[in-house]
This record gives sequence, structure tokens and C-alpha cells, in this order.
Amino acid sequence: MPEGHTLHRLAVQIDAAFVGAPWRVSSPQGRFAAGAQLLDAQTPRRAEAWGKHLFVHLDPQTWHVHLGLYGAFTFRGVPGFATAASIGAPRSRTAALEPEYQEDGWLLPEPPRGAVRARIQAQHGWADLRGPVTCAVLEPPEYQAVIQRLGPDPLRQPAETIDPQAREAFLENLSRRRISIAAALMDQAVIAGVGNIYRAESLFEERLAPDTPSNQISQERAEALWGRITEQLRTGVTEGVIRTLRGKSARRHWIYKHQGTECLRCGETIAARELAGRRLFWCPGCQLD
DNA sequence: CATCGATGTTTAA
DNA sequence: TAAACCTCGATGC
Repeated sequence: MPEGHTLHRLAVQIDAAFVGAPWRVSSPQGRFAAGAQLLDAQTPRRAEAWGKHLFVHLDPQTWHVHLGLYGAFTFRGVPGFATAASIGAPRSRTAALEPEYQEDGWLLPEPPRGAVRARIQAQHGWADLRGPVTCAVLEPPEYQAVIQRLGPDPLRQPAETIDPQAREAFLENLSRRRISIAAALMDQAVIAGVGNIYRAESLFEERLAPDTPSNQISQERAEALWGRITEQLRTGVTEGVIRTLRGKSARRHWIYKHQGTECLRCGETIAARELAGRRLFWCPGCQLD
């Protein structure tokens, strides 16, 4: 589930579990050996999410992680060390840990299983990172370069409010592009944190046709879309999964992966097609403009 | 046991 | 536009 909500949950959890005390960093798989050596024994100062990017700030460097399609962190430790056992792409649940401490007072970690790019360890637990598309140590100018390419992230607005500046930046980005709204929402320079599921579900709830040119959407509709995405992402952070559909069924989404079935709002058959290498889902019956 | 597919991005053609 | 990256649960035989 690595859309924006996942990374914000991850930042919160890493902050709670690792920030403020020296950590141990290794790369059991070996592909991050040099970076791990730079981070090892440092004290992480702050974890931050921006869109689908995770940054853990040390001094003066920054650990940069992007989970991509199938990256994930798994957490293990004493009870209370971490709330979620795994954050990122789906991972099987593991059995409860039998805590055992080493002579130095640190929890004895289990041997890494599979391809663990990075293991970060605190005194009472650890986390393993598998399958990220990005795992790198950045110097301050490199960090600046990464965030300069990112558009506004709805989850960086103050809690329960809309930041007019961020929303305005989104509107400005839409108006300056001659691409469809479906393409624009996937462009992390337009809005950071939206992926294929939030794209489908937000356009559906706003009744926006995916092929509408982004620069032809009225200010009112664009502001409503920003508000809708904000609400959906915040629900994702709270629940840990993307849920746009409320109700008694286990079904979470209005249209994502429900092509060929009846739209729950208008009864028309939900459609799907390929757009820029990703599946696009929409309802031709009620997403009309 | 083999193959497929996925919430994503970068690079090459 | 296509392929590569890289992991693993789900699916199929």
C-alpha cells in the first residue's frame, strides 16, 4: 500500500521507535553496505514524509527511502516497540517475538530472512527494509534537489485544515499543464502522494472524467478535488489502508479493480484501460466532466 | 513448482 | 513506449 498515507505512517513509526538515540544500521543483503556504514551509530533526529518519499534526518546527512511498488519495512521488538508489524507492500505476519537480550543490553535480533537491504536497530527492537526503489544517504543539497521536484503533499497540511497555499500550488500546477487530470494526479510534481488507487477513487468521488484536460477544470472543482484527496489520504493514515467505501462489506474501493461490475452509484459498468503503463479505472456513467 | 501481478519510478529506445 | 528494477503473495497447474 505504498501511496502517500503509507509513508506518513512510516515516518510516525520510525520517529517513535528510533529518533533521539543512536541506532545501528547494517545491510545484510550488502547492496547498501556503504550507506549503512555512514548511518551506523549516528542519532536520527527526525523522520519526515513528503509524498511517497521517506526522509530520516541525521546530522548533517539524510537517509532517503522510496518504497516503489513492492518495498516494505517490517518491525520486530518488545511489546510497544512498534504498532504496525509491517508498513509498505503486503508482507506475511510473523509470530510474536521471544525477547532475548545481549550482554550490551540490546535486544538480540533474529537473523535476517530474505533480501534485507537495510536493517535499523534500536535498543528494544529493529526494522528491516526490503525491496525499495531508493535507499540512499543524501547530503543537504541532494535532499533539497529531491524535495524541489515534489509538488504539494496534502498530508503536510496542518491537521484537520486546508492550507490555502498548498491548495493554490496544486491549482496552479493543474492549470499549467496540458495533460489529462488522470495523468496529472500521477505526476508527483503536481501533487505528491497520490498513486493509482487514490487517483481512481478521488476522481470517482468528484465525478470527474479522467480524460478532462487538467487546465480546463474549474477552480471550484479543482479545490473540491484537493479537499477530497486530503480527506481520503487522512483516512488512509488513520486506518492504515486505503478505504474510500464505507459499509458492511469488506470491499474498500468504489472502482479500483472493479472493472466489469456495476457502479455502486449509477449502475453503469465500471471500465478500465491502460494509461501510461498503469491501469486506469473509472465509471463512464457518472464521471462525466 | 512455476508464473503472474502490484499501491512506482527510472532509464533506454 | 517498453523494459528494467526487485520482492513476494496470489494464482494456476
